Amino acid sequence: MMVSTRGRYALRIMADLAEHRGQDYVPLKTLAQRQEISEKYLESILKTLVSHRLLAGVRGPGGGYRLTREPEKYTAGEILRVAEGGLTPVACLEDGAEPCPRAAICRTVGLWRGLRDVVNRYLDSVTLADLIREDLGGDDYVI
Amino acid sequence: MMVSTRGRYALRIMADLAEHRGQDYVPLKTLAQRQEISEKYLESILKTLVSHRLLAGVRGPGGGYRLTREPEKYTAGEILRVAEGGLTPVACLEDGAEPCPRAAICRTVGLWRGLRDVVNRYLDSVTLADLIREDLGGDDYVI
DNA sequence: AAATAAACCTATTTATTGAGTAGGTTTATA
DNA sequence: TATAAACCTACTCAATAAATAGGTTTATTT
Repeated sequence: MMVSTRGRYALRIMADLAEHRGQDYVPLKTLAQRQEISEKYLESILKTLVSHRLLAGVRGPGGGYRLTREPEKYTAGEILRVAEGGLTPVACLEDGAEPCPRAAICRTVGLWRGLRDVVNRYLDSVTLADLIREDLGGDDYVI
Repeated sequence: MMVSTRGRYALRIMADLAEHRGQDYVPLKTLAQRQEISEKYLESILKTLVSHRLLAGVRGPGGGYRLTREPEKYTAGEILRVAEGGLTPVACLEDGAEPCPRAAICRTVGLWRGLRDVVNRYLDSVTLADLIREDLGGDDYVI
């Protein structure tokens, strides 16, 4: 499995905030309850989202979290890259990775680049607005 | 990161065997040396590939491993699914997964289905023959 | 000013899975 | 009969994911 709870929770929270817009700042407690995620764990995820400016956090009574842009302006790819710390399929493609000694003879690195590109292209084609509209899928998307 | 060493090693071994075809059975020892992988660990991976008939293994002197088909007849997707035990991005899409209680209200499951399909479609579009030809990439595939 | 509600911060623990080892058994060839 | 190989079961170690704990700061309300 390749997407961890950090990424999945982050996406759910962002979608939740997109759905409940207008009610300005939503406190951690409310988000944790609505999404059934432990407050403390969620807190550490939200911290990352705030530090990357995907969310704004405000302290004190009446405070909480809020989107910093319109839902159409976020892509799933951006949110996941922030929450997961990257989306590369293999270590040798992470940026800042020390060059692989087998790079010259490696028959598979091209495949990994292709996979990385396909994944990012797809995830960047879906916005937060699409998610809460929830008409994704096409093809074999049944239910 | 989402592809483990089992998948990566499996793919490298399959590509190795495709490149060294004709010299029929190649022993574990040789493969491990050529690919710089521990014999014991590789053994456990090859066992999986044999049990799924991607490779044929023959014991005794002169034995070893061999492809069971022409390289064009394997896709990277098939090899990775066997080696990794699946390629689904999230647990709730694995087959045999117990139904998620949030499924009805989940805003993200559609995205995961889409991602799963995109990944499998891409990986199934690349054959072992493509890998050893190594003209993958296109786009931003520079070295 | 005091009480309170909230985010923010650092560190630690626990659980899970990935990665790798160890040692023996069976099969086939020379 | 010796040997080269795959096959098999079980175990250990390491890394990372997941979660927890407890405190500090900031802003609002009374």
